[in-house]
Amino acid sequence: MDFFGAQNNHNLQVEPHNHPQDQERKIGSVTPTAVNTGLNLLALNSTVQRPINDDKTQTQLSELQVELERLHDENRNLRSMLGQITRKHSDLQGQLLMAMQRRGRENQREHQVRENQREHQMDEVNGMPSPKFSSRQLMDPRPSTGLDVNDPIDSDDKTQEVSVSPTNTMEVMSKERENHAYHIGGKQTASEDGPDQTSQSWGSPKSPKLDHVKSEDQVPEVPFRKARVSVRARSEAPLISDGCQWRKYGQKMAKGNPCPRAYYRCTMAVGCPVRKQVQRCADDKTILTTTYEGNHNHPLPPAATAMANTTSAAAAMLLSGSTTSKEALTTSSGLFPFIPYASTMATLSASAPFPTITLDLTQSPNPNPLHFQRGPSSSVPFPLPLHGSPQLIGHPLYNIPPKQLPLMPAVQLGPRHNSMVETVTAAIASDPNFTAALAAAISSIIATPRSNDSKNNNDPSSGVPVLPGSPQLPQSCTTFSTN
DNA sequence: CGAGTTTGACCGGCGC
DNA sequence: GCGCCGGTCAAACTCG
Repeated sequence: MDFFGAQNNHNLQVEPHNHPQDQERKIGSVTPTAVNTGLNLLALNSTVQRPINDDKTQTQLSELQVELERLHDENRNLRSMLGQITRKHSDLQGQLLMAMQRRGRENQREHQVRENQREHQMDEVNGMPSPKFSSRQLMDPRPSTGLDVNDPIDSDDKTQEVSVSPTNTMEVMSKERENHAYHIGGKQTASEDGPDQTSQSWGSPKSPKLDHVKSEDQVPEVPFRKARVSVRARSEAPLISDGCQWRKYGQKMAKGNPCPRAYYRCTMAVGCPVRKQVQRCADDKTILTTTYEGNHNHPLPPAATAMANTTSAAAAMLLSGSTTSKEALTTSSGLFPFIPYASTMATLSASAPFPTITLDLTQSPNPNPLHFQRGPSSSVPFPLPLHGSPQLIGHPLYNIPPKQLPLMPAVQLGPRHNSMVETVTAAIASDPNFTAALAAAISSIIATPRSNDSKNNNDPSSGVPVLPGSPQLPQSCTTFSTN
């Protein structure tokens, strides 16, 4: 904008005819006819003092040359500014393009899935949509309680939020993704309700409100219902500190675990879709597992920002990876040798209904608090690039013993979706935003020991909202275990 | 008295 | 179709 303003000023200096200097400039440097006119005027006024006129002409020429040089300099400056602006514009365009391409891939894949489902339904004798289908359609990324799903403006609001929110790139991406997920709400089978729901919450699938959302937006969905990011850590406290306010809305005894699983929802804002599950490990009750899902639709306190970013980024990466499949996989493989490996043990689990990233903080053989432990089940190590581990840059993961890696992520492969997990892993590994957020989150966790307040885990530092959440992100779930 | 927690009921998905 | 399971709801209860 400033550039154009300057350009306009420039033009005003050159072209206007009112100002005497402008006229002279035009005469001397732009239009020969004008020069003649000037000379004629001088000649008419005094035919005797030609030398003086020559001197004046010389002076004028000198002035014009000076002015011309000045204009050249100005022109250079303006060109320089234009170049900078162009570069910035190109960068932004590139980022936008990448985001759109990613989105397009998601849409493509979702569309394929939907088409397949459609075909499958066509094969079925009864043309009526199954109850599953209906219920799935009802799944709304947004919370079942606060927001009016039927409000057509809602999606627009989200879009606006994406474009307006002055948050970091990751947040923007998250919002875009969430928004995207919201639009792709239409699903046809139970196996596919993922994206829309993921974007917003563990909202009750029962909610009938969501129905027409699907009908309106018949967009293919992502194979994944939800994306979860998990962290395990040792903690005597019932909850970990994540900077958010939570309200317990349920507790259940999970099968295979004597410890009850508690369900919390974020109460920092009405209608915030973020939920979390808290459960102690059956084997080691000192290990607390906290699972987050969804993205906050409200500003977050500093203490909660890292976690929210991690959740959003993880969800985004999971969904992104899930949609890029082979492409991402191969790409990631190629990237592995160049990724700076950080010090975290992350586990991607595909066996669960939802893709889950588990960060195991329960063991830290390495002094580095960011050291994560390898997952319990069969796992394949993958590089998780954390910017905070420069010492590992250039070290192929496979050449470094886990103990020597401050950050040793691993992929826990489930019985199925192996390729998906690999894809997700690749996407995560190659996404600096996620790693940055992850590092920040881990640091945050480590730095903010939590009290045992069972009523809520409000963080003392949670008073100042600083960061808008990413309501648009496809749901993500982060599981935390605190020490 | 309001906010948060507890807890049994309810619902839908899913496997058999 | 049935039962199990995970997740949510909501009335009752607790606490400050």
